[in-house]
Amino acid sequence: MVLTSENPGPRPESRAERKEQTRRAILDAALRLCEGSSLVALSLRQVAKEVGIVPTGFYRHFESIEALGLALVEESFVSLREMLRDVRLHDPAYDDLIDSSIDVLIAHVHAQQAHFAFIAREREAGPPAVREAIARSIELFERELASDLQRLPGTDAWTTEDLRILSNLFVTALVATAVAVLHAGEEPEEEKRLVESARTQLRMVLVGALSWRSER
Amino acid sequence: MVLTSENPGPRPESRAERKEQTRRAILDAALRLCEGSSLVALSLRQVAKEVGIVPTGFYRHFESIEALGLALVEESFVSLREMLRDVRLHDPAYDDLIDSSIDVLIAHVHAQQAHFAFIAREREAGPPAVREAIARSIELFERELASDLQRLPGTDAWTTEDLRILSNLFVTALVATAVAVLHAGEEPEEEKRLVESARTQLRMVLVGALSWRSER
DNA sequence: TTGATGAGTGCACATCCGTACACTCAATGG
DNA sequence: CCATTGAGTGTACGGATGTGCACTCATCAA
Repeated sequence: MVLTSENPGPRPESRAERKEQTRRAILDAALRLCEGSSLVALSLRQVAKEVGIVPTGFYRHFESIEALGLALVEESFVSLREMLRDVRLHDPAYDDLIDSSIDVLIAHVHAQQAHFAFIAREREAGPPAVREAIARSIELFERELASDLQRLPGTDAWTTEDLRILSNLFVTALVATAVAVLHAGEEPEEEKRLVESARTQLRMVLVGALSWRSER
Repeated sequence: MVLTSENPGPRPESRAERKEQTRRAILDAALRLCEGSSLVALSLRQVAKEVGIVPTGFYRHFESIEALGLALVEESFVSLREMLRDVRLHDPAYDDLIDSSIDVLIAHVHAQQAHFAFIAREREAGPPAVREAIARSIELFERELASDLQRLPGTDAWTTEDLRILSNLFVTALVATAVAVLHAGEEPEEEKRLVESARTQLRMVLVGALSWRSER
């Protein structure tokens, strides 16, 4: 069997690929280990042990737990951005906009449990740099949602500030729902109740925003 | 100078009073030390050093950091209950109900910064028992608010469930505002923006809830 | 083929952690 | 007045933590 750069033999991974695998393993291990507590209570040695490398090996990938946290924030918001994209796949003029948005949210919460729980925790409890990164990303997320809302019929005359206020309320309510669904865990009937509640809340907000706005 | 039980002399504190003072010092120290991180990253030794007692002395007052956390939850919600009482001092029929509620909230956030920050952090990041205690207390708080809302004109025909959904949204929005105000710190113009935003949001919700409800 | 690179190792160290145990000695109540 | 109580002390321990340093040896570019 000839070993060339195209056919590297029984160990197909390049050096860089192997490093990337370890990096992934570290990220996954950290996400798993800090469930139920927080990044600030996570030690480098725990992570290393979970991954199966020696403590000092950690430094080949991150310079600190805080830096690891920033990478996890990045990653989490990539998945959130995918969620927004899924929401946009629907025609925004339809009446079921709220229903479909919540469905997409719930699906993503289930698919990305760990990421949602991570940002919900660390936005308040994480290391300062992590908290700031999350705050920045959420603000960005709200701005994106605001520009989506702008395309809804009935919001043409709204100011940018009004749209920000509305999308802030939406995000707040949706985050609260996501967290509640996470806490509900594997209790389908409780989750159903939460989803129904979120539906009602968003409808109230939407109706209120439109009529309140038209009164001015 | 005669020393009697009514006149204990130059050291007026009884044994129990001195113990209570130390207990308070421990609670205050813990609240101060876990600002910017979390209970789960707080060590018994740090607390003891801050208070000025030896580590093992801690056990005379709490059996663990988690037990200390439960006491802090208790304390925090006492101050929240006082806030609700202040809100109720206003005539609920007035149009400025939302304004006055937000004013009361902001005043309490400033007066009880540490308590607000504590529950905002630990409800997601704290030890399991602490998280559960906070969840229970918030639920109770929502129920109280719901029964207050019931006395508002226009909500007579609402079901209990509807009231719970509405008060849940109110609490969610108010907590988000409180947290944002805390993060704004000493920036009056930013805080003013946040308060104005909260006002708008609550009005939208109230208007929406009333009109959405009457449509059914 | 060979020399450089760098992911992961192994050991050492000082520091922090929770907690067990025996103690002191002022306040307390009978 | 005197025996009891209990808040706070002091020492000591085994284990976890972050990190410095010298190392190996597979991979990779030249």
